[in-house]
Amino acid sequence: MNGPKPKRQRKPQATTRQRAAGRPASAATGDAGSAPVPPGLAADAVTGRAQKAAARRQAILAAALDEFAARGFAAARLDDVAERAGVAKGTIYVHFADKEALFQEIVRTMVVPLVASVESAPASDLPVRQVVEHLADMFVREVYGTRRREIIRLMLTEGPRFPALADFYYHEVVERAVAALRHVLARAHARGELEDDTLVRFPHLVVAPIIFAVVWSGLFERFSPLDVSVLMRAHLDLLFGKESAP
Amino acid sequence: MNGPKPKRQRKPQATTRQRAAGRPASAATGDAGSAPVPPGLAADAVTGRAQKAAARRQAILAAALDEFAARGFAAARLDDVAERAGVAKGTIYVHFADKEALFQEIVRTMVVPLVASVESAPASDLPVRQVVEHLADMFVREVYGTRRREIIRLMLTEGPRFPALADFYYHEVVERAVAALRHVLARAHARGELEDDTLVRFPHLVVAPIIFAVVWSGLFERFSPLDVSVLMRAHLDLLFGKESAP
DNA sequence: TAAATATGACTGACCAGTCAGTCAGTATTG
DNA sequence: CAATACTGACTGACTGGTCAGTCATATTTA
Repeated sequence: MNGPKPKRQRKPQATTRQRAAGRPASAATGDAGSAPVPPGLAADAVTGRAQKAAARRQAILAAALDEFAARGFAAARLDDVAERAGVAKGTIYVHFADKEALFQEIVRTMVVPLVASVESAPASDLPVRQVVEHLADMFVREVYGTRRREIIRLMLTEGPRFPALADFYYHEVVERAVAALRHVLARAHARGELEDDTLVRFPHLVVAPIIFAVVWSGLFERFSPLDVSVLMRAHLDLLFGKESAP
Repeated sequence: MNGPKPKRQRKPQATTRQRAAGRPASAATGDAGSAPVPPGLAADAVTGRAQKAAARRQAILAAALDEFAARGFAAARLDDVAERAGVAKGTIYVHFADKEALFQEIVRTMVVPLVASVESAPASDLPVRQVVEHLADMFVREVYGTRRREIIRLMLTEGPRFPALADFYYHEVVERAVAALRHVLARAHARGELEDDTLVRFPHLVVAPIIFAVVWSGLFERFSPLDVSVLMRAHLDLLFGKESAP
C-alpha cells in the first residue's frame, strides 16, 4: 500500500523546535501540568525508558477509553485520543497496531483481571442469597462504580461490529461468569435452597437487571436516575425472598 | 483523488432505465423482484405523485434501518442506503434534512404507534400475571420478532450520542410504558395480588430480561442463543409464582 | 410545457494510518 | 569519568481514501 515516495519535503527544524518548546526536558513531570492526561497513571519522575513507555501506553489506553465511550468506536478520532493522552498520533501506532487493536486492548486489560475474582467467589458454602449478593455488590463496586462500566457499554454497543472481540469477550468473560454463577445456583438447588431449577436453567435472570441498569443509566440517567444497589437488592429479594438479617 | 473531469459525462438514460426496469409502474408488486428494497412496504402501482413519493420515503426509511442496524449510525453510508432503497442519493435529501433527521424519523415512525397499544392493555381487570404475560407476549411478537428489535438496539447503541433523540424516546416511549406497567402493578398490589411493593417501585425489573435478551442476542446469539419467550415465562414464574392453568 | 421531483457526479472536509527524521537516554570506549 | 556511538520511542506533516451533502441537469407529472 505504501507508495515509493521518492522525495519528501519536510521542515524538520520547525517541527522539532515546537516539540522541544512544548515539553521541556528539564521538567521531570513532563506529562503532568497542562497536558490533559487523566490522573492516576502519573509517570512521575521515572527516567527509565521502559517505565516511561509503559506509562504512555497506559495514558493512551485511558484516553482512548474516554474517547470511545464518548463518541463510539467509529466516530472517535485518534487525533483526539493522542491529544488527550498528551502524545503525538504516531505514538499510538508505536504501541498498537491499529484503531481496532487499541479497542481490544482496552477490553483485554481492564476486564479480564476481574473474571478470576468472580470465579473464586463460589468456593464459599454460604447461603445462595449471600453469595449472589456478594457477587452483586462486587459488580456494583468494581464495575458499575468504575470506568469498567463504560467498557461494558462499549461492548454492548460495538460488539456486533467486531465479531472477534465479541468472541473473545464471550469466551473469556461472559461464559466463565455465567458458568460460575450457574455453579452456585446448582449447588443451592441441590441443597434444596431453591424451589425449582428455573435459575439454574437461566442464570441470566440474575444479572439481567445489572445490564439493564448499565443501559438505562447510559441513556436516561438525567431523566430518571436508577440506584443500582437498591435495584439489585430488590431484585434479589424477589428471586430469593426477603433478606431477614442484614 | 478528484479526477480532472472538465466536462460532465453522464449517462442519464442508462441509469433511469435501470430504475424504470427495476420498478415497472405496471407491476403491482413493483418493489419486489431484484430491487433490494425490503418487502412489506410495497409501493404498488400507484401513479399519484404523493403516493409514489410516500412509497419512496418508506423505502428509504427501511433501507436506512437496515444499514444503521448493520453498521451503526456513524459507519453507515448514505450511498448504501440509497442503493438499497433503489433510489439516488440526492433523493434522500429530498425527503430528509440530513443523516441524523433520517435516523430520528426511523425511531419516530416505527416505535410510537406501538406505545398506544401498550397503554391500552392495563384496562383489563385480569390477574397481574395474565396482564403482564400478555404484555410480554406482545413485546416478543411485535418488537422482538420484528425489525423493531433493531431499533431498540440502535437506541441503546446510539442514544447517548443523540441527546435529542434519547429525550424524545424517553418521554414518548419509555416513560409512558413504565407508567402503564406501574399502573398495572400498583392495582395488583392494591388488590393484594403482590406480597410487597417491590415491583411497584421498580417496574423496570419486569422488563429487564427483555432488554437483556435484545443485547444478548445481538452479541452472543451465535454462541448461545436465548429463547426470549421461554426466558420471559421463567422470569414471570419467578416474579409472580408458577402459572397453574395455561 | 411549467412545476415538481429525481438524479448522480462532484466537492470539501475529514481521518486512519505512514514514515523520514529527531533526540533522550543507554551502552561502549579511551 | 568523559566523550562517543547507538538505540528506539517519539513526532507530526503528509497521503490516500472515504463520505455527507450540493446542485446543475434530466425526468416525470399534471
